Amino acid sequence: MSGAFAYSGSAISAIDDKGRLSVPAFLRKNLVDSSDGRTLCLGTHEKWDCLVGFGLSRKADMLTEIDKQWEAAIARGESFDKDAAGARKFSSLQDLSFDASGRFILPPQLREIGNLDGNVLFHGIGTTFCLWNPQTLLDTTDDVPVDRRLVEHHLKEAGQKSGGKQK
Amino acid sequence: MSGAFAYSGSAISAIDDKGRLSVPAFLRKNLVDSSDGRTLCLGTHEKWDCLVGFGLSRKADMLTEIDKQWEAAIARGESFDKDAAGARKFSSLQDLSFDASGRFILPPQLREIGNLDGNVLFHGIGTTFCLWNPQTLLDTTDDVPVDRRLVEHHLKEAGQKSGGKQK
DNA sequence: ACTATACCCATAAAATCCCGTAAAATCCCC
DNA sequence: GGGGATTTTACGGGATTTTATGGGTATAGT
Repeated sequence: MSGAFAYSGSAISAIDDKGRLSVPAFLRKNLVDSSDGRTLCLGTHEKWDCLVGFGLSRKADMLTEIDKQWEAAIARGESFDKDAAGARKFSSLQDLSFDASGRFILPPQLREIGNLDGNVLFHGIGTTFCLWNPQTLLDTTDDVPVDRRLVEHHLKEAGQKSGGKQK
Repeated sequence: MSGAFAYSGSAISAIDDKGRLSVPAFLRKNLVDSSDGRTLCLGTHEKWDCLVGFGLSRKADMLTEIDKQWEAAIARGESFDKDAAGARKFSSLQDLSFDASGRFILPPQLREIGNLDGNVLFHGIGTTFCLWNPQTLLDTTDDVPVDRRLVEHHLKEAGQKSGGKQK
């Protein structure tokens, strides 16, 4: 059972001038265990306006899930489009490696799609974690079950640190 | 289950004047592991208007998949034409070798069928990856579940690099 | 000889690694 | 439980390595 990893908690991290971002320490431990090494898989979220991250092993899990669906379908004589399922899951996913201090470079495409700029809010949601622009998360009309008070708290704290110097 | 190889992520690569194309680095690693050497299997996609690529070892997996379909059909008392399935999967496949810097020559017939011209969008969908003409992908009415925002971003980036010099 | 292909080198840009520092968290001893 | 010492963390800034891509040269097939 690879997936005994539960991501939880939240924190804010800042993108530096080189486009680097460091994974908060409390997520890092799980991440290292679930990849073998320091790899972070990052992609766009299917529904929400944010990015999703997790360790390598989850990718393997996703492959076997698709395989099981396919086998179940053909056993029933139905058809199952593996490529469509794979495209949905894998096409936006990038394997990024982070250094010993937990930093990785955020690819510009993902940065743009995730609306990330300056401060990034990481927050664990179980098997994965999300990367939000804190303001986007506060403003979203989607049903994202998150305690806004927490987000506001993080935002206030980060604000006074960098003086709102959203580069 | 050989497939510990999950292709994911997307990138654009340009066909040069000699018809060469380089496999993006993040796909190359898997490719080298799954072939033993620098071999790329490339063919046309069964349903979509693009090409598919993968490493050598996937060919064996495809055989066993056909076998499974056959068994499932028999179990339901239906017939299954293995030769037709094989033809569909294998007849367009070519084994190409790429050099140390990841470049291979795109055979003209595949180039034509894939509508490839100038910039090629690679994108991993799990067990395989696809090669699209980015514009074709954006315009397609087929249900290809990819994040269009990513495609648009890549296209924009490639456009300003080569100045739209679609040779 | 002409063409197509494989192989080699060059270069600019990008990613990766490594080191230093300062703030924050943790520990520890009284 | 307070206060200083040690460790961890966040982040800036280079230096090295990898990658993408242009272009040249040799080799083989017709």
